[in-house]
Amino acid sequence: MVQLGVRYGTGPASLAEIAADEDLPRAYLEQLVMSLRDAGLVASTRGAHGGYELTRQPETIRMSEVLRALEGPIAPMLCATDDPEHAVTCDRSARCTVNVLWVRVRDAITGTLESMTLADLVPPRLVAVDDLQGALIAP
Amino acid sequence: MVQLGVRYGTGPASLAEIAADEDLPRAYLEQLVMSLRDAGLVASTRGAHGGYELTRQPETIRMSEVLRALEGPIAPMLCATDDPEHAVTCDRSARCTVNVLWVRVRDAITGTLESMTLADLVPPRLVAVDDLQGALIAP
DNA sequence: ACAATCCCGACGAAATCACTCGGGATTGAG
DNA sequence: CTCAATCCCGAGTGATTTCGTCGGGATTGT
Repeated sequence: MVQLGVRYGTGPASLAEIAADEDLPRAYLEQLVMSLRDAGLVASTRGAHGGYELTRQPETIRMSEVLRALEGPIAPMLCATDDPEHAVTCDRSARCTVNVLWVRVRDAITGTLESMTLADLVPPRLVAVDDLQGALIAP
Repeated sequence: MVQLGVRYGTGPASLAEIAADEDLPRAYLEQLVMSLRDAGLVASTRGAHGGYELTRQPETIRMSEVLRALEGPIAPMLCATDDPEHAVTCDRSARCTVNVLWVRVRDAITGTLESMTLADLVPPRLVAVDDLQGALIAP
């Protein structure tokens, strides 16, 4: 979630906050964030005043990881999946010449997903503020 | 459909033949091929001995055209569609920074789809035979 | 005339998506 | 210690899409 990127470094953010900001139902976010946690992208702290945090800097989190965590292996068609585990040899595979097309499409998708990080999606405002603070405090 | 590419130049192919070759229900193919016809990619001849033919050489038919005909505008998410007609300004668009990601993904997809033609998907066997015949007959 | 073929609209089953519900487990604050 | 805030988690729902069926009509070569 982009919101977590925005909030990176400000301590755990509760689902209630995020739900308010994103205007999404809290219960739904729970499911999404659980996948992200299972994938090791976010960490949770329980109890009052708890919430979720990124486990790494936004710049190091590829969007491919996020998408894989949220939607499973990247595959435009199930006969052209990312993940050898879930490879499905479609019954027509022998004659099916279309597969190469899907594989190329998939590679194009994963390529651009790999080339973007969470940081690319957080609105630059807050980052600029961070920089400013650094500039003001340091000297 | 790739089968039509394979059969290009051999006169109209009936749905019954294609259905047999592809092992797909004929009634279903009807729907698909109707979209292709509406898009001008195939032409039909009715009556006994009729069927469908490509309207152009396989080499000149981009897979992007085929996919658009079959599945509508290319869009990984509806807020990042190909076709300005069906553009949907999602209600969160103001704050939604994710859109650029989808646009890039979409461009990657259309790019590879644009770069492949039907000819790239027809198995080379028959083409090779054609070449062979040409080579044998000519001298 | 008749059989092969396309034309076409309506229907249906299954999967997926976006989301809800309800109740537990953990933990900081008072 | 108690309590409220918070995460944890499985089960359920409604809309939409996808893949496919059905039935009957319109054309046309033989």
